Parts: sequence; structure tokens; C-alpha cells
Amino acid sequence: MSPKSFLGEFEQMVLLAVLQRGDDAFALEVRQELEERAGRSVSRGAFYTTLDRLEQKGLVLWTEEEAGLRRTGPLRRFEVTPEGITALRESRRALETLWRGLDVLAGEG
Amino acid sequence: MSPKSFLGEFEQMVLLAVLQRGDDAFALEVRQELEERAGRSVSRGAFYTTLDRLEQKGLVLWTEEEAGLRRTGPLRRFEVTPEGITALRESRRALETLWRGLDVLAGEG
DNA sequence: CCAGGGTGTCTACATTGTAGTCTGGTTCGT
DNA sequence: ACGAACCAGACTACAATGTAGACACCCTGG
Repeated sequence: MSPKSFLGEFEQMVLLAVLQRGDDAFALEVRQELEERAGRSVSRGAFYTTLDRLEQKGLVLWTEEEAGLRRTGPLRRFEVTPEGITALRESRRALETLWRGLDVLAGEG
Repeated sequence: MSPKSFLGEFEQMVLLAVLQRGDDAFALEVRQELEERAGRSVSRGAFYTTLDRLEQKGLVLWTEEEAGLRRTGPLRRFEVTPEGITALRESRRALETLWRGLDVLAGEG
């Protein structure tokens, strides 16, 4: 494993938001999930650009949804690939290793 | 709070490595700590450049050490500022919020 | 047909990640 | 003392990521 380049902060968040949504991972929902949990707004540009790059790296993929099911609604359903899951795990593990023993700092206001 | 730009992945790691070292946060030690925990090599360029940026943002600071104590050893001692700690906490909190409920994915091989 | 609203694309630029080279000071061999 | 080898830190340059806004396209309502 050990990928050349690590996942960026935002990339991780996008991937996680997709996972959180599961089968309901349409653009609108994912973006909303992300904004709520991260507590900040996400522009469409930032969102799709990141998704594109993630797709190029094979960490995420999407399927076009039949138009017409929803009038004008979201058309893409996203999905995190096994590679994506692995990458996520790697990132998390690295950060956790660095945090180990410093948890006292994590919780205070 | 809510800083305009988030901490990058690598920035977080550097900050954490400095904290791990505590009073013994000399360049060589910090870099070593980082490489061990993150499980990858870190070039001097990447290391110092990041530290510089972190200093410009006021998240880290350093003091020059009296030369002569150690023949040719490390001369800077690093320290994370309160702002640095806060930034670290913010990043961690955001990621944790996104991970919530997905822990089943975190541990497997 | 035109206006309004929503999805996804493209372009452009700021920030962060990363390596390599350069400089200057120190140690060691002779 | 002189040059080779070594080490910390600075500087330069470029790749990857983060982020916004403008743009194009479809669908629906009037």
C-alpha cells in the first residue's frame, strides 16, 4: 500500500461524507452532510473538483441516475471504492499515531 | 474561531510531532518522531518549509539554542503556541464528526 | 419562447506538500 | 593550517490540493 501522496484534509472529508450517506449519496445530500458536520460552507466548485480528483485516483466512483425519477434533482450517486476505504484508514491511522498520548489536549475549550 | 484556512494534513503532523517531543523538540528529534509515527520519510525541505509557514501563521515558534552545548547538533527548539493547539483541536474535531458511526471501517485490514 | 431554479463543468488562482540545491559553520585527517 | 566530509537551516522551484466563481445545460412554469 503506502500511497505516494496522502489524502488531503478536504478529500478525507468528502470521502467520509459519501460514506455517511450510504445508498443515499447524491450530490446534494453529500454536500449537505459535509457542510453540517464540518460546520462550514462548501462551494460547488470545491466539491466537484475534489470529487473529480478522487475519481481519477480511483477512490470514488459514481453512476448516473435515470433522469425523470426526480424532476430536476440530483443525478449522480457516489460510492467510495475499496481503495478509498483503505486510503481513509491509512490517513486515520497516521493521525491517530501522532495524537497518541496527547488526548488531554483534544477536549478542552 | 473558525479559521479561514484549515490546517493541512502535513502541518497537523508536524505540529503533533513537536508536541510529542515536548521540551526536547529540536529539529532532528521532531523530524525523527514524525518519520517514525507517520511511517514515511520527510525531507529537510518539506520539514522546514512547513515549519516556516506554521510560524508565519503564529501556530509554532522557536528559540535559538546556545551553540556549543552540543558540538554541531540541533540548534532550534520548537514550541506549539496556544493558537496552534486550538487549530489542532479544530481539525481533529471536524474529522471526528465525519468519522462518527463509521468506526467499523477503521480497524480492519 | 422566456424566466427561474437546479446540476454539473471549466477556468483560474491561493495554499499546502515536497524535493533539491545552496550557504555557512564545525570536525577530522594529515 | 588546509581541504574533505558533515550537519543545520535557508532558498528556489514545482506538484498536488483547496476553493471560488463564471459558464453551459436541462427541466419546469407561464
